[in-house]
Amino acid sequence: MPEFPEVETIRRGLDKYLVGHKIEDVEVRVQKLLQGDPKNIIGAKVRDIRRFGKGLVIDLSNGYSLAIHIKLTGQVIYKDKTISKVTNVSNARVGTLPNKFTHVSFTLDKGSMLYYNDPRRFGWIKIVKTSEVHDLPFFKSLGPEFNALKIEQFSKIISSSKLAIKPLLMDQKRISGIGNIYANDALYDSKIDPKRPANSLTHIEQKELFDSIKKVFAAGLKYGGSSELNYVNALGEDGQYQNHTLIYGKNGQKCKRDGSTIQKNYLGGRGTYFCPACQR
DNA sequence: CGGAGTGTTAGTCG
DNA sequence: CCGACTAACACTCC
Repeated sequence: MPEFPEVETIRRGLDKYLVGHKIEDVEVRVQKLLQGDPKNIIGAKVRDIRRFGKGLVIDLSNGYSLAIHIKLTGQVIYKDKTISKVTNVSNARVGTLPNKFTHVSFTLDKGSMLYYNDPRRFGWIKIVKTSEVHDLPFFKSLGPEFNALKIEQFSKIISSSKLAIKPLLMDQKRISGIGNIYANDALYDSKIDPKRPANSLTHIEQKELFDSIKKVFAAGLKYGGSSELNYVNALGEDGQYQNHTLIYGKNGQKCKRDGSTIQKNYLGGRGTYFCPACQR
């Protein structure tokens, strides 16, 4: 859910609907989810929406920004009374707005609202000066964006660690944007065993994996992200990638390539799906 | 009904 | 510094 395709889908939605709005009021129901002084954003206009790895940054007109991480179950939802499909939202992942998981509400101009929902309350919103966003620990330690990497750089990162390839791909300090769903699917697509030491991959395998990540990211974007759990886009709508995964969640089903039974185990504490026959 | 499991990151410990 | 483990929290699934 909240990996590159999901967060980028939210970013695009906010870019389309939220930019230009003025923040008139902020209501904080769960204090720990919003750090910083809300007074610093009242009256400011939304200027730009940026994404770094799985992090979102809403830049305002007054030199402040909202840095957001939705972790596993956060939702950032824009509601506009002129967009009927949002006001009539019957999506089970959202329900009515605000709801019992709405922990921060932003009142915007023109009758619009922005809601931050988060059942597990793992996410955060930080109000900081735009110039200090990259001093925040999360952004400061973030590795290069996968989409910005050239194959040479990707190869160098892969070959410089003996960590298993799957947890390495998911390490945001080395490469940002890849999470569990797309790591599982990309490794399946490139026929690589998730527990292989990263530095054991051949140049050909590195290139295949590189292309596979691009491929599953593109599919994730095409389907508007994966709504396996709580993820919805900036209008509160489901994504569909969960119905198009290559191997994620297919424990016990047959591998489409060779008919073997897909297995699941745990690697680095994370659910890992693989075909024991064709992933080597 | 109880326990295990859930897509992420941060903090601790060795 | 690196890697392994677990807590943060609330819900769903078996």
